[in-house]
Amino acid sequence: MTDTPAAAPAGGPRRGRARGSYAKTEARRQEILAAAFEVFSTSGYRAGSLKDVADKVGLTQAGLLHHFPSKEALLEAVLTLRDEESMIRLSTAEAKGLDLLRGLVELTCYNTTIPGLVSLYCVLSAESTDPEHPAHAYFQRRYDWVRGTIVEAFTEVGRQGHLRTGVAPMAAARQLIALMDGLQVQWLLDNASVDMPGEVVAFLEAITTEKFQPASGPA
Amino acid sequence: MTDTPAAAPAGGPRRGRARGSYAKTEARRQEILAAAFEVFSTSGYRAGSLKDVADKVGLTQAGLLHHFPSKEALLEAVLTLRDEESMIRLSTAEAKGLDLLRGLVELTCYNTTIPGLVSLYCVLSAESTDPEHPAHAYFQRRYDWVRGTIVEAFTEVGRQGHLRTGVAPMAAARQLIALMDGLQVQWLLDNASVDMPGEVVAFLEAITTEKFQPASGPA
DNA sequence: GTCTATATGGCGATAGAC
DNA sequence: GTCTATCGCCATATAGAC
Repeated sequence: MTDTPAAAPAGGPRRGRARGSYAKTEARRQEILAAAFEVFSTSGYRAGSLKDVADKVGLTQAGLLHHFPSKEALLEAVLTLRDEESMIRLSTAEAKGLDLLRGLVELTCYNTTIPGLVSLYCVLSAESTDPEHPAHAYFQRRYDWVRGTIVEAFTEVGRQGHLRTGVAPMAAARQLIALMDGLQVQWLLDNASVDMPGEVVAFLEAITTEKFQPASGPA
Repeated sequence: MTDTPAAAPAGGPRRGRARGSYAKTEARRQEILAAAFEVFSTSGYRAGSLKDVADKVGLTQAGLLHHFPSKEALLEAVLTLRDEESMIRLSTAEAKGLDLLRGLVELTCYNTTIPGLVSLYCVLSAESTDPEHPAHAYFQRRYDWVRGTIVEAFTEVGRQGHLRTGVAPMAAARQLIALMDGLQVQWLLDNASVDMPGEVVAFLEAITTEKFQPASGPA
């Protein structure tokens, strides 16, 4: 880790001596992360193997371990990467209250296009329920953060009088998260027959006094 | 399978020559099923090993395979057994409509006392999302059956005018199942801070006009 | 940076003794 | 009914050549 560049030259070659080897290594890392993501998504962490990942990028298993010191380190890198991407999607948008909830509906729509990512989190979050699992702490932290964010949103919605009477922000947050998680399992088992965004919208409209139809309807 | 008795002499020895070996074998099978249940619960099917199971009952791995021909057969036996037990708990009670929904609240309370079983279904349902998983068809069938049962209940509740306006039985069923599934993950990650029955009750009271407090409140 | 080779160990399953 | 022994395979990780 000591002398690897923090990021690839994303905006284009840095002009001058581009030190091609660095860029190539970083590109390789990205390839590996993408492959690992796919493998962990469909098989989970424990059942997914380094060889599966290596094969996908045309490396041997030993060659792969040159880029990541261990399987566990690879998992951590995958989780960190997807987290950064999703934080950019959701939280950096600085959405609050109703806007954040609408953002969640959009996120659900988006999830519909990436079964791999949905699968990754379904399988890993269930697997990591075991305190011995390498991602256990990660998921505890993640759920805390997500719940906190959504509790804030519901609290704000309540302050503006858009929450139906008797609905507690904390309970609403837990239920919304559970609903989204649970829908994913049903959806992964049978994509065609489950309208995830539709169900989330229905739930939100049941506990608030607002409308949540996504911009482009289910047409 | 050809000459194994269908069931153990549950009510007591059958009087006369009890053919002790049969009873002993059947008892062994039950022990094995209980152990397999524990192992699959915490590690999932793919990561849980026959040796783990064998160790728990003081057998070698080979000895275990005398009772079940393969790992897959063992999984199937575990699932079938738990299914029979849960059908007895829920459906044999002939509950309909509101009673069935109240039964689900009770079931959630009960689940709170058996993290092992909850873990089994969380991990396996996520794992089995992969079409190649040996339990894939099982879970598709299971969700179909559960959903059908709950849709019926909500339909009946609607007929009696206890469903809030705008709530569709099908959507309500999907959401309720998703909620229950999703809550389990949060609960398994941090038992203490999640009141599963409370959240289920809150949801049911949000979409119906009935009260659902379980008999013995959360006092 | 990637390879081959290897160490080390777990897996599910089978054969056959007792 | 349970064991030991073994097969064949796959796993993660390391050593060292190129």
